[in-house]
Amino acid sequence: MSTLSKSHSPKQVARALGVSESSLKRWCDRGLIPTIRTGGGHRKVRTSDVLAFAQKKGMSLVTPDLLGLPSVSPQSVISLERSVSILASALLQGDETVSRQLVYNLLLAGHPLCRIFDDVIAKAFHQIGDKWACQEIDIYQERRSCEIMLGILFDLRNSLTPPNGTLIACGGNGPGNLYALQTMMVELVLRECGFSATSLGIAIPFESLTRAIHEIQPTIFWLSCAHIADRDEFLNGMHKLEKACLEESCSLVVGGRAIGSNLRERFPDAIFCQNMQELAAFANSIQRTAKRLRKKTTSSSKPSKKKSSEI
Amino acid sequence: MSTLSKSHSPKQVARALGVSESSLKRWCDRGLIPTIRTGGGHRKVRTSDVLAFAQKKGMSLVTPDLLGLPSVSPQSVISLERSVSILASALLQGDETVSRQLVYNLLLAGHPLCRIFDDVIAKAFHQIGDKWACQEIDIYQERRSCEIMLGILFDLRNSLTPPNGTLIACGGNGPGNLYALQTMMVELVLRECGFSATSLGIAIPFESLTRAIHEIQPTIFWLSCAHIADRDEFLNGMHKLEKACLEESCSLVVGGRAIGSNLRERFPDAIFCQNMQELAAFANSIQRTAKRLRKKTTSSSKPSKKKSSEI
DNA sequence: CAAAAAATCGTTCATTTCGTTCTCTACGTT
DNA sequence: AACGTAGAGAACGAAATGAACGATTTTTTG
Repeated sequence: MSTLSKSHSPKQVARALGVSESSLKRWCDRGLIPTIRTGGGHRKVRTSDVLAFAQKKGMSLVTPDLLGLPSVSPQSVISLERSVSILASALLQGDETVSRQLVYNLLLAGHPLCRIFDDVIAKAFHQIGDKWACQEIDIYQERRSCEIMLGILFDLRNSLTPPNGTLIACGGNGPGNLYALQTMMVELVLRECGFSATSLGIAIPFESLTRAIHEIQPTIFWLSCAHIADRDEFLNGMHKLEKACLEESCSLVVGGRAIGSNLRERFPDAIFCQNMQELAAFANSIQRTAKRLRKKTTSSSKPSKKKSSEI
Repeated sequence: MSTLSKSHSPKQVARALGVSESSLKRWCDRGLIPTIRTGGGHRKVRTSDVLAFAQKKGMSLVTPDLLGLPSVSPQSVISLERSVSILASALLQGDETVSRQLVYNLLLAGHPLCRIFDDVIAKAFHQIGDKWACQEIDIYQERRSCEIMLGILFDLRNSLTPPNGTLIACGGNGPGNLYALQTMMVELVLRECGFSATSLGIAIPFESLTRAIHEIQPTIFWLSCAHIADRDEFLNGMHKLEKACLEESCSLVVGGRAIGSNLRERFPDAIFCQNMQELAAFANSIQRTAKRLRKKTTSSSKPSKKKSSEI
């Protein structure tokens, strides 16, 4: 099964967190950890909720393998800065285990995804890219690093709370952009912000992206651009995207290294993000706006058709 | 109404909810889930009632094969065949849940990975490719399908037994091959066969692949080729790979649609596989050979390093 | 249509979990 | 120092869970 969205008994979770079963049950009952009840009343706790709780409270998972999570060496609480080169070398050596543990440790240490992405993963890949440029490493090492990280990100996606929000987001890489990591990271950040985000993938022509906007009608549409192959094609495509987003009342978010200030001025209706933190900030403000609107509509308009309580 | 009025056996529902059959039957008998009885006393539960129950309890459907998927009988060739178009349409609609559960159901039904890949996933993507060629669907739908399937495959990789074998395999896509699915499927099949398999990724130049062979020194090296952009470059690169593999006593396995019989004749030392089943067969025979040699080394002292002839 | 195979029934049983109660410790207030 | 409160952990009977089993029903097969 998808090991990370599985639910566990209080005993397992308690042992994983290194606390008594009584305490864990109290926390569940007080609403600190979202809890599901079986038909007979037994508690079930999902892995993602345990992770979120541990993250919020600053607790460490003593025995994460009980939850199917990668086991963590206890002394490995490393700062964001020091993690960068460790991650880079682990990736270059093809060490998936160490890489995964490092990322999970950072998550459990309470860092939000956008910080992990900006300050660790992106920087690690910059290091890798630099070494590649200096011919210090081989291309296959760089590719393998992407492959490993992609696996970790897919894993992370499962351990996040599954999207249940009403706000939809989608997006992807434009033509010529082959790095799946970027658009995947955007998806994860938006999911963390409560969006039902779906990455459409890599190397998608602008015409297809435009149609996707019309068909999916998202609240946010993102385009990640690490590299612009054909400048004219890009400008043309961006105009189409901007137009489609306006028609669908959708926010167009553009990010990536390839975006300079001269480009920004040409697209006044687009939101440009230099990193994942900016993206998260924007997404959160959209969420707040939506929340506010929902509150107004529910209070002013007629009460929703509530199901009468049945016995 | 067709899908919602369908009724299911307790076994199906129990798996869908991720609980034991005993518990589910108890809940039915206690009236927590409306239940219909057949003339002989067997329980039948409607999909809508299960969904209502799950929603009330906040449970997520672990296996929503309640959504109109064929029931999983232990051996049913029909299931494999019928799964193809169901999977294809689920992927095109961007329905990750249904796609994932379909694949997992096939796995739970006892089908080996190579059959699932050959007879369902590959065929589904052929259908998608055909529709793309006929302009029936959009490019982003095809890309999104790949993205969804990639997530499922990464998930699958985590739920497989982690590689502990001593035999190492690695490989990837050659230059110009951007579809990550192929090399990922190869990795999974080889892992199922007991190899410590690692995919190096996509679009790797032949020079880098050659160096990877020398540095990693795998027992099996694979190259997947769905498409050959530059024929001369390909022939040249293949010769280098063949040479490197000979030097490292490594088996070179080549697969993909782009390989014709004329190409095969030019590389007598390479193994060509048309599908995952052939790959699995080859990998298993290598495993048997290694096992035999290990036995000999433990009993006698020095066996020949040459491949021993089979039975 | 009848035999064979597969799935389900109802039951039992060992194990786990529930809810409650009790004790103990830490902490702030009077 | 005395007191009350709050949280953590342990203990316990009652209840729920999951797995096993032979008997019966449903489906498949010849």
